Amino acid sequence: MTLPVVAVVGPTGSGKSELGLALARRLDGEVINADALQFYRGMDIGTAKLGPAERQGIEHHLLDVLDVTQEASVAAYQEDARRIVGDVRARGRVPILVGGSGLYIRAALDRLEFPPTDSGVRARLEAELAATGSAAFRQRLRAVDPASAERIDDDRRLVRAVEVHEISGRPFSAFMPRREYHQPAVQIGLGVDRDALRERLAGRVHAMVRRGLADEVERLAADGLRDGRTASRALGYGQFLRVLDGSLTEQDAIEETIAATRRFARRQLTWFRGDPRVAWTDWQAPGLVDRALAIVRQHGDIS
RNA sequence: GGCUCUGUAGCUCAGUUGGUAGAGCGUUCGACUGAAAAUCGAGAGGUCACCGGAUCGACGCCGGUCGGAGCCA
Repeated sequence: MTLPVVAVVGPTGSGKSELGLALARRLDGEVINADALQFYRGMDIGTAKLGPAERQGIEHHLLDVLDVTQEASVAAYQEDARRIVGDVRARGRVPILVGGSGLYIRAALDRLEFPPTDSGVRARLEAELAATGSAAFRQRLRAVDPASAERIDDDRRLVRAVEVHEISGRPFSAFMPRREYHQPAVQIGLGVDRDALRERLAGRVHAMVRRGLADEVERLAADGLRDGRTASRALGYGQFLRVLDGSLTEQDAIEETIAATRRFARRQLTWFRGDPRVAWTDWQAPGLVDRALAIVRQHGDIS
Protein backbone atom coordinates (compact mmCIF):
# COMPACT_ATOMS: atom_id res chain seq x y z
CA MET A 1 0.00 0.00 0.00
CA THR A 2 1.45 3.32 -1.07
CA LEU A 3 0.28 6.13 1.08
CA PRO A 4 -0.53 9.52 -0.42
CA VAL A 5 1.29 12.70 0.50
CA VAL A 6 -0.35 13.79 3.72
CA ALA A 7 -1.12 17.42 4.53
CA VAL A 8 -2.33 18.62 7.91
CA VAL A 9 -4.18 21.91 7.52
CA GLY A 10 -6.39 24.19 9.60
CA PRO A 11 -6.34 27.49 11.42
CA THR A 12 -3.49 28.62 13.59
CA GLY A 13 -3.62 27.16 17.06
CA SER A 14 -5.63 24.11 16.08
CA GLY A 15 -2.86 21.64 16.82
CA LYS A 16 -1.41 20.94 13.39
CA SER A 17 2.18 20.55 14.56
CA GLU A 18 1.24 18.00 17.19
CA LEU A 19 -0.90 15.99 14.82
CA GLY A 20 1.82 16.10 12.19
CA LEU A 21 4.29 14.76 14.71
CA ALA A 22 1.98 11.96 15.78
CA LEU A 23 1.27 10.97 12.18
CA ALA A 24 4.95 10.98 11.34
CA ARG A 25 5.62 8.63 14.20
CA ARG A 26 2.85 6.24 13.27
CA LEU A 27 3.50 6.27 9.54
CA ASP A 28 7.28 6.49 9.56
CA GLY A 29 7.04 9.92 8.03
CA GLU A 30 8.97 13.15 7.81
CA VAL A 31 7.44 16.55 8.32
CA ILE A 32 7.66 19.28 5.70
CA ASN A 33 6.80 22.73 6.94
CA ALA A 34 4.11 24.60 5.02
CA ASP A 35 3.99 27.64 7.19
CA ALA A 36 5.39 30.70 5.48
CA LEU A 37 6.67 32.35 8.64
CA GLN A 38 8.35 29.31 10.12
CA PHE A 39 10.90 29.51 7.31
CA TYR A 40 12.64 32.26 9.22
CA ARG A 41 15.59 31.64 11.43
CA GLY A 42 15.12 33.14 14.85
CA MET A 43 11.36 33.52 14.55
CA ASP A 44 10.60 30.81 17.03
CA ILE A 45 8.40 31.97 19.86
CA GLY A 46 6.04 34.09 17.80
CA THR A 47 5.50 31.46 15.14
CA ALA A 48 4.96 28.66 17.64
CA LYS A 49 7.69 26.70 15.94
CA LEU A 50 8.50 23.31 17.44
CA GLY A 51 11.93 23.46 19.00
CA PRO A 52 14.48 20.74 18.19
CA ALA A 53 13.70 18.87 21.39
CA GLU A 54 9.98 18.97 20.70
CA ARG A 55 10.43 17.35 17.31
CA GLN A 56 10.92 13.99 19.03
CA GLY A 57 13.53 12.84 16.60
CA ILE A 58 11.20 13.27 13.64
CA GLU A 59 12.86 14.87 10.62
CA HIS A 60 11.50 18.36 9.91
CA HIS A 61 12.16 20.12 6.63
CA LEU A 62 11.97 23.73 5.52
CA LEU A 63 12.19 25.17 8.98
CA ASP A 64 14.82 27.89 9.55
CA VAL A 65 15.82 28.26 5.92
CA LEU A 66 15.57 32.04 5.49
CA ASP A 67 17.01 35.13 7.13
CA VAL A 68 14.46 37.67 8.22
CA THR A 69 15.62 40.06 5.54
CA GLN A 70 14.85 37.58 2.78
CA GLU A 71 11.51 37.44 1.08
CA ALA A 72 9.53 34.23 1.03
CA SER A 73 8.30 33.08 -2.33
CA VAL A 74 5.67 30.49 -3.15
CA ALA A 75 7.33 29.53 -6.39
CA ALA A 76 10.60 28.80 -4.65
CA TYR A 77 8.71 26.92 -1.99
CA GLN A 78 6.98 24.82 -4.59
CA GLU A 79 10.28 23.68 -5.97
CA ASP A 80 11.80 22.97 -2.56
CA ALA A 81 8.78 21.21 -1.20
CA ARG A 82 8.40 18.97 -4.22
CA ARG A 83 12.04 18.07 -4.20
CA ILE A 84 11.86 17.14 -0.55
CA VAL A 85 8.68 15.15 -1.06
CA GLY A 86 10.61 13.14 -3.65
CA ASP A 87 13.55 12.67 -1.31
CA VAL A 88 11.37 11.48 1.53
CA ARG A 89 9.63 9.08 -0.78
CA ALA A 90 12.97 7.79 -2.01
CA ARG A 91 13.81 6.94 1.60
CA GLY A 92 10.63 4.91 1.73
CA ARG A 93 9.02 7.33 4.14
CA VAL A 94 5.76 9.29 4.07
CA PRO A 95 5.92 13.04 3.41
CA ILE A 96 3.71 14.97 5.80
CA LEU A 97 3.08 18.60 5.01
CA VAL A 98 2.13 20.64 8.04
CA GLY A 99 1.13 24.27 7.90
CA GLY A 100 -1.48 26.92 7.70
CA SER A 101 -0.41 28.79 4.59
CA GLY A 102 -3.07 27.68 2.16
CA LEU A 103 -1.39 28.89 -0.97
CA TYR A 104 1.83 27.13 -0.03
CA ILE A 105 -0.01 23.88 0.56
CA ARG A 106 -1.58 24.16 -2.86
CA ALA A 107 1.72 25.03 -4.45
CA ALA A 108 3.14 21.80 -3.11
CA LEU A 109 0.15 19.58 -3.78
CA ASP A 110 -1.68 20.90 -6.81
CA ARG A 111 -1.07 20.94 -10.49
CA LEU A 112 -0.20 24.57 -10.58
CA GLU A 113 2.35 26.61 -12.43
CA PHE A 114 3.64 29.99 -11.35
CA PRO A 115 4.31 32.33 -14.22
CA PRO A 116 7.62 34.16 -13.91
CA THR A 117 8.16 37.49 -12.27
CA ASP A 118 10.40 40.47 -12.88
CA SER A 119 11.01 42.98 -10.16
CA GLY A 120 11.79 45.75 -12.62
CA VAL A 121 8.61 45.28 -14.59
CA ARG A 122 6.63 45.05 -11.41
CA ALA A 123 8.12 48.20 -9.94
CA ARG A 124 7.34 50.07 -13.14
CA LEU A 125 3.75 48.84 -13.17
CA GLU A 126 3.27 49.65 -9.50
CA ALA A 127 4.39 53.20 -10.17
CA GLU A 128 2.08 53.37 -13.12
CA LEU A 129 -0.91 52.23 -11.12
CA ALA A 130 -0.11 54.74 -8.42
CA ALA A 131 -0.05 57.47 -11.04
CA THR A 132 -3.14 56.54 -13.05
CA GLY A 133 -5.34 54.99 -10.38
CA SER A 134 -6.84 51.50 -10.27
CA ALA A 135 -9.73 52.20 -12.62
CA ALA A 136 -7.50 53.25 -15.49
CA PHE A 137 -5.10 50.44 -14.78
CA ARG A 138 -7.92 47.94 -14.85
CA GLN A 139 -8.89 49.22 -18.29
CA ARG A 140 -5.40 48.52 -19.40
CA LEU A 141 -5.64 44.95 -18.15
CA ARG A 142 -9.04 44.53 -19.77
CA ALA A 143 -7.47 44.99 -23.18
CA VAL A 144 -5.24 41.94 -22.78
CA ASP A 145 -7.03 39.84 -20.19
CA PRO A 146 -10.71 40.65 -19.78
CA ALA A 147 -11.37 37.71 -17.49
CA SER A 148 -8.84 38.89 -14.92
CA ALA A 149 -9.89 42.53 -15.25
CA GLU A 150 -13.41 41.46 -14.39
CA ARG A 151 -12.46 39.24 -11.50
CA ILE A 152 -9.70 41.13 -9.71
CA ASP A 153 -10.53 43.94 -7.31
CA ASP A 154 -7.17 44.20 -5.63
CA ASP A 155 -4.44 46.60 -6.76
CA ARG A 156 -1.68 44.19 -6.01
CA ARG A 157 -3.24 41.51 -8.17
CA LEU A 158 -4.04 43.91 -10.97
CA VAL A 159 -0.35 44.71 -11.17
CA ARG A 160 0.59 41.07 -11.07
CA ALA A 161 -1.86 40.22 -13.84
CA VAL A 162 -0.44 42.85 -16.16
CA GLU A 163 3.08 41.83 -15.21
CA VAL A 164 2.40 38.22 -16.11
CA HIS A 165 0.98 39.19 -19.44
CA GLU A 166 3.93 41.41 -20.25
CA ILE A 167 6.49 38.80 -19.36
CA SER A 168 4.85 35.64 -20.61
CA GLY A 169 2.63 36.93 -23.37
CA ARG A 170 -0.16 34.86 -21.88
CA PRO A 171 -3.09 36.22 -19.90
CA PHE A 172 -2.87 35.71 -16.15
CA SER A 173 -6.23 33.94 -16.27
CA ALA A 174 -4.67 31.20 -18.39
CA PHE A 175 -2.68 30.13 -15.35
CA MET A 176 -5.68 29.75 -13.10
CA PRO A 177 -5.44 26.54 -11.18
CA ARG A 178 -7.82 23.67 -11.10
CA ARG A 179 -8.15 21.72 -7.91
CA GLU A 180 -6.19 18.76 -9.03
CA TYR A 181 -3.44 17.02 -7.09
CA HIS A 182 -0.24 16.66 -8.98
CA GLN A 183 0.37 13.39 -7.20
CA PRO A 184 -1.87 11.43 -4.82
CA ALA A 185 -2.48 13.42 -1.66
CA VAL A 186 -4.87 13.81 1.20
CA GLN A 187 -5.56 16.90 3.26
CA ILE A 188 -6.68 16.48 6.83
CA GLY A 189 -8.38 19.60 8.16
CA LEU A 190 -8.58 20.34 11.85
CA GLY A 191 -12.04 21.73 12.47
CA VAL A 192 -12.36 23.98 15.48
CA ASP A 193 -14.94 25.38 17.80
CA ARG A 194 -14.69 29.12 17.26
CA ASP A 195 -15.20 30.22 20.84
CA ALA A 196 -12.73 27.70 22.14
CA LEU A 197 -10.19 28.70 19.49
CA ARG A 198 -10.59 32.36 20.43
CA GLU A 199 -9.68 31.57 23.97
CA ARG A 200 -6.80 29.38 22.99
CA LEU A 201 -5.37 32.04 20.69
CA ALA A 202 -5.52 34.72 23.35
CA GLY A 203 -3.85 32.40 25.82
CA ARG A 204 -1.22 31.52 23.28
CA VAL A 205 -0.26 35.14 22.65
CA HIS A 206 0.05 35.78 26.37
CA ALA A 207 2.21 32.67 26.67
CA MET A 208 4.44 33.88 23.84
CA VAL A 209 4.97 37.16 25.60
CA ARG A 210 5.82 35.34 28.80
CA ARG A 211 8.34 33.23 26.95
CA GLY A 212 10.10 36.34 25.67
CA LEU A 213 8.55 37.43 22.40
CA ALA A 214 9.67 41.01 23.01
CA ASP A 215 13.31 39.92 23.38
CA GLU A 216 13.06 37.74 20.30
CA VAL A 217 11.80 40.68 18.29
CA GLU A 218 14.53 42.92 19.65
CA ARG A 219 17.16 40.39 18.63
CA LEU A 220 15.70 40.07 15.17
CA ALA A 221 15.43 43.82 14.81
CA ALA A 222 19.21 43.88 15.15
CA ASP A 223 19.38 41.38 12.29
CA GLY A 224 17.29 43.60 10.06
CA LEU A 225 13.77 42.40 10.74
CA ARG A 226 12.41 45.82 9.81
CA ASP A 227 13.78 45.42 6.30
CA GLY A 228 12.17 42.07 5.72
CA ARG A 229 9.10 42.59 3.60
CA THR A 230 7.54 39.30 4.64
CA ALA A 231 8.94 38.73 8.11
CA SER A 232 8.35 42.21 9.50
CA ARG A 233 4.63 41.83 8.92
CA ALA A 234 4.24 38.60 10.83
CA LEU A 235 1.66 38.48 13.60
CA GLY A 236 3.15 39.75 16.80
CA TYR A 237 6.42 40.78 15.21
CA GLY A 238 5.08 43.90 13.54
CA GLN A 239 3.33 44.89 16.74
CA PHE A 240 6.36 44.36 18.95
CA LEU A 241 8.59 46.26 16.55
CA ARG A 242 6.32 49.20 17.24
CA VAL A 243 6.76 48.66 20.97
CA LEU A 244 10.51 48.90 20.40
CA ASP A 245 9.97 52.12 18.50
CA GLY A 246 7.87 53.44 21.33
CA SER A 247 4.79 53.92 19.21
CA LEU A 248 2.77 51.21 20.94
CA THR A 249 2.49 50.04 24.52
CA GLU A 250 3.14 46.42 25.27
CA GLN A 251 -0.44 46.05 26.43
CA ASP A 252 -1.78 47.37 23.13
CA ALA A 253 0.65 45.22 21.17
CA ILE A 254 -0.70 42.16 22.93
CA GLU A 255 -4.29 43.12 22.23
CA GLU A 256 -3.60 43.91 18.61
CA THR A 257 -1.75 40.68 18.12
CA ILE A 258 -4.61 38.68 19.57
CA ALA A 259 -7.12 40.45 17.33
CA ALA A 260 -4.96 40.01 14.24
CA THR A 261 -4.44 36.34 15.02
CA ARG A 262 -8.17 35.85 15.29
CA ARG A 263 -8.68 37.52 11.95
CA PHE A 264 -6.00 35.35 10.43
CA ALA A 265 -7.59 32.18 11.74
CA ARG A 266 -10.85 33.23 10.10
CA ARG A 267 -9.15 33.74 6.76
CA GLN A 268 -7.50 30.35 7.01
CA LEU A 269 -10.84 28.74 7.72
CA THR A 270 -12.31 30.45 4.68
CA TRP A 271 -9.46 29.21 2.56
CA PHE A 272 -9.55 25.58 3.63
CA ARG A 273 -13.34 25.40 3.75
CA GLY A 274 -13.28 26.36 0.12
CA ASP A 275 -11.38 23.24 -0.83
CA PRO A 276 -13.84 20.33 -1.06
CA ARG A 277 -11.01 17.83 -0.91
CA VAL A 278 -10.17 18.58 2.71
CA ALA A 279 -11.27 15.80 5.05
CA TRP A 280 -12.25 17.49 8.29
CA THR A 281 -11.92 16.09 11.73
CA ASP A 282 -12.60 17.83 15.02
CA TRP A 283 -9.44 19.14 16.70
CA GLN A 284 -10.55 17.90 20.10
CA ALA A 285 -12.07 14.63 19.03
CA PRO A 286 -11.02 11.68 21.16
CA GLY A 287 -8.74 9.39 19.21
CA LEU A 288 -7.84 12.20 16.83
CA VAL A 289 -4.67 10.52 15.64
CA ASP A 290 -6.45 7.26 14.83
CA ARG A 291 -9.14 9.13 12.96
CA ALA A 292 -6.51 10.92 10.94
CA LEU A 293 -4.73 7.66 10.23
CA ALA A 294 -7.98 6.15 9.04
CA ILE A 295 -8.44 9.04 6.64
CA VAL A 296 -4.93 8.60 5.29
CA ARG A 297 -5.39 4.89 4.76
CA GLN A 298 -8.70 5.42 3.02
CA HIS A 299 -6.81 7.41 0.44
CA GLY A 300 -3.99 4.96 0.00
CA ASP A 301 -3.58 3.04 -3.25
CA ILE A 302 -3.94 -0.58 -2.51
CA SER A 303 -1.22 -2.16 -4.52
C1' G B 1 -27.02 72.77 45.50
C1' G B 2 -25.31 76.14 41.10
C1' C B 3 -22.89 76.47 36.28
C1' U B 4 -20.92 74.18 31.82
C1' C B 5 -20.42 70.01 28.68
C1' U B 6 -22.50 65.36 27.36
C1' G B 7 -25.95 60.74 26.10
C1' U B 8 -26.12 58.43 17.93
C1' A B 9 -24.35 50.60 15.46
C1' G B 10 -21.05 45.72 20.23
C1' C B 11 -16.77 49.81 21.09
C1' U B 12 -14.67 54.95 19.93
C1' C B 13 -16.91 58.77 17.62
C1' A B 14 -18.76 62.11 12.76
C1' G B 15 -23.36 64.21 11.53
C1' U B 16 -22.47 71.06 7.98
C1' U B 17 -28.34 76.25 7.91
C1' G B 18 -34.56 70.60 10.43
C1' G B 19 -36.25 66.41 4.94
C1' U B 20 -36.16 59.36 9.48
C1' A B 21 -28.24 58.56 9.73
C1' G B 22 -22.37 57.65 8.59
C1' A B 23 -16.85 56.31 9.62
C1' G B 24 -13.05 53.43 11.96
C1' C B 25 -12.58 49.12 14.87
C1' G B 26 -15.15 44.57 16.09
C1' U B 27 -18.43 40.74 13.90
C1' U B 28 -20.09 37.46 9.71
C1' C B 29 -19.31 35.84 4.70
C1' G B 30 -16.20 35.65 0.50
C1' A B 31 -11.91 36.08 -3.01
C1' C B 32 -7.00 34.51 -3.27
C1' U B 33 -0.97 31.84 -8.66
C1' G B 34 6.48 34.58 -7.49
C1' A B 35 4.66 39.48 -0.33
C1' A B 36 -0.15 34.84 1.53
C1' A B 37 0.68 35.47 9.46
C1' A B 38 0.18 39.31 3.16
C1' U B 39 -3.59 41.74 0.12
C1' C B 40 -8.56 42.78 -1.21
C1' G B 41 -14.18 42.61 -1.61
C1' A B 42 -19.21 42.17 0.45
C1' G B 43 -23.04 41.77 4.32
C1' A B 44 -25.41 42.16 9.07
C1' G B 45 -26.13 45.58 12.84
C1' G B 46 -29.15 51.84 15.08
C1' U B 47 -37.25 52.99 18.16
C1' C B 48 -30.26 58.74 17.10
C1' A B 49 -31.36 57.97 26.38
C1' C B 50 -36.75 58.77 27.70
C1' C B 51 -41.46 61.84 27.74
C1' G B 52 -43.95 65.95 25.81
C1' G B 53 -44.24 70.46 22.52
C1' A B 54 -43.95 73.82 18.13
C1' U B 55 -43.36 72.15 12.69
C1' C B 56 -46.10 69.35 6.66
C1' G B 57 -41.70 66.96 8.64
C1' A B 58 -36.60 66.33 14.09
C1' C B 59 -30.99 62.93 15.68
C1' G B 60 -30.89 68.24 14.93
C1' C B 61 -35.36 73.50 17.68
C1' C B 62 -38.19 74.30 22.86
C1' G B 63 -39.55 72.20 27.84
C1' G B 64 -39.05 68.36 31.22
C1' U B 65 -37.17 63.39 33.18
C1' C B 66 -33.22 60.00 33.82
C1' G B 67 -27.77 58.81 33.21
C1' G B 68 -22.44 60.37 32.60
C1' A B 69 -18.10 64.19 32.99
C1' G B 70 -15.91 68.62 34.70
C1' C B 71 -15.78 73.27 37.40
C1' C B 72 -17.69 76.30 41.50
C1' A B 73 -19.82 76.03 46.23
